[in-house]
Amino acid sequence: MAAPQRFWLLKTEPTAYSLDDLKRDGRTGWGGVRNYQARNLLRDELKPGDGILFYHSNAEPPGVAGLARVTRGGHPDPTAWRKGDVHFDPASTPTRPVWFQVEIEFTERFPRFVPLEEIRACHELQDMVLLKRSRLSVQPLEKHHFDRIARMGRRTSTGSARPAEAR
DNA sequence: GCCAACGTTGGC
DNA sequence: GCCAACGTTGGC
Repeated sequence: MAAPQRFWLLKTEPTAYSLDDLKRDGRTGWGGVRNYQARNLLRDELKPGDGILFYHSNAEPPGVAGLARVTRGGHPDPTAWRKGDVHFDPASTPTRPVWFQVEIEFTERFPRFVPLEEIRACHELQDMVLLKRSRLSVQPLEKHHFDRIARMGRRTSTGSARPAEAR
């Protein structure tokens, strides 16, 4: 597969759906997002091959558990028209969908979970959306954010132990 | 179209 | 469980 073109952070509560669940499933539809800004990103911006930081929110501790990638771009979120589903929204229909999802697949589980605290402490990562508008559940990332956190998760560098002048 | 009230997110 | 941040709703 071609190298990822763009990079995203997707948030999930691991009690609802964790990276281990994605590893087990292989692929999943990333649906149930009910925020317009996040919806617009899912619908218009995420493309097959894009890289994903898989973030566990409301977890102890919160942080990035590993990587995934987009396998299918924006398409209607079927959970919106499933009656009884917690994400059911009568305003969305198959002919006029309101909510969108993408399909993602498991890439890797970091040997070392990267806690939010460590991201906060890293000078290179201060401009991440995560640290500025933390509530958005689909966030754009710079490539250097993605690469940096992947390195942290793979232990080749801890960030905080690296001399500041080396940056 | 303003903005107060309200609901949700999510770190702590 | 608390509560700050912030997105959404709805009266005007």
